[in-house]
Amino acid sequence: MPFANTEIPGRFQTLLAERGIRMTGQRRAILNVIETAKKHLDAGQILRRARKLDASIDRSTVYRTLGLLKRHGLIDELDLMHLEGEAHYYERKPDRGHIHLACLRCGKIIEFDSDLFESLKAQMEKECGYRIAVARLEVGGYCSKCRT
Amino acid sequence: MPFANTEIPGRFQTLLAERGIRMTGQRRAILNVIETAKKHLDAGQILRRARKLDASIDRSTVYRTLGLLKRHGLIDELDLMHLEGEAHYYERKPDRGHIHLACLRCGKIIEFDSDLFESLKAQMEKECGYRIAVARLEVGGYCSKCRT
DNA sequence: ATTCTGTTGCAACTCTGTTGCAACAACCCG
DNA sequence: CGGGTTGTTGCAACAGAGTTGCAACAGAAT
Ligand SMILES: [Mn+2]
Ligand SMILES: [Mn+2]
Ligand SMILES: [Zn+2]
Ligand SMILES: [Zn+2]
Repeated sequence: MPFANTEIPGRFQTLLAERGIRMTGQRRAILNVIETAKKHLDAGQILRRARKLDASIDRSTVYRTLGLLKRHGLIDELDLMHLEGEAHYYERKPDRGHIHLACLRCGKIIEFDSDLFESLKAQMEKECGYRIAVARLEVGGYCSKCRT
Repeated sequence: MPFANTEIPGRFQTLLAERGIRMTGQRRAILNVIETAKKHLDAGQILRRARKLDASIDRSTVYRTLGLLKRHGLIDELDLMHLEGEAHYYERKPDRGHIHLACLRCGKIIEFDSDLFESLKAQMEKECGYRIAVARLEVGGYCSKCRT
């Protein structure tokens, strides 16, 4: 997310419409916040940003919409090692899964792509007989600047 | 954990003593619960079991002890896809990291070891310049019995 | 035994997320 | 375009997980 400006804005709306999901002003606001985010946001941050577009939006609507997007596989939910508090973070589900590394000292998050990760997912499906819906690899460590 | 009976009981106590950590009755009870657990436990379950050994233990002591063990790298914290509620789960940190697959329908958790996973961690350390302290790979999907 | 210091129980609290319900607004159909 | 159906919303109350300040307490070392 701190990357990928390759997203068509309104993508979520299209995908949800295709599946016959009713579109509302509140949902448009929330989708827009998530689609245009340049970093990982938690539910509280999404709420605050969405309220700038539609001041009446309630917390419960944000959670319900996040639930909807999760069920439809359009977003991923992350812990990011719960570096501050217990909130979960959200991001558009990328075409290709990526890994999150969090620095336990400075909090920097970096994202990482790897063919090895793709192979590993394939191996799990094959050897465990699971059909994978979501795979989260999150790493805590110390970035080059923070190593003691 | 649903496996690994290869642990020396009292291992945690030794490791903490070596690091000059004060040992108390409450801690002994909690460590004992975690060391002998045959499945992943959340803080509430750990509390209930620990109270059978020392009835006066408080919730906050469990959380403080879990924090201690996490800081010392003796346990891992897991989401297990938050299949029921928002609690986190705990297990002894194994010598070799393993992957958790959760079935989104029946809740079955399976654990999986892979050389690919070890290589991937090595690759991340090398390419990202992070020193990895903890790596969590958690997968949600559908087990062979639950596939539609 | 005494002292020092880290630990505990308690109670109150914060924060994240959920739910029942009545009012409301999309969307479909004619 | 209305008008009805049904999914969605705000609200307010709730539930659950985890945290904190503090006074009493208990390890460990002398
Ligand atoms: Mn979590
Ligand atoms: Mn495990
Ligand atoms: Zn750092
Ligand atoms: Zn299953």
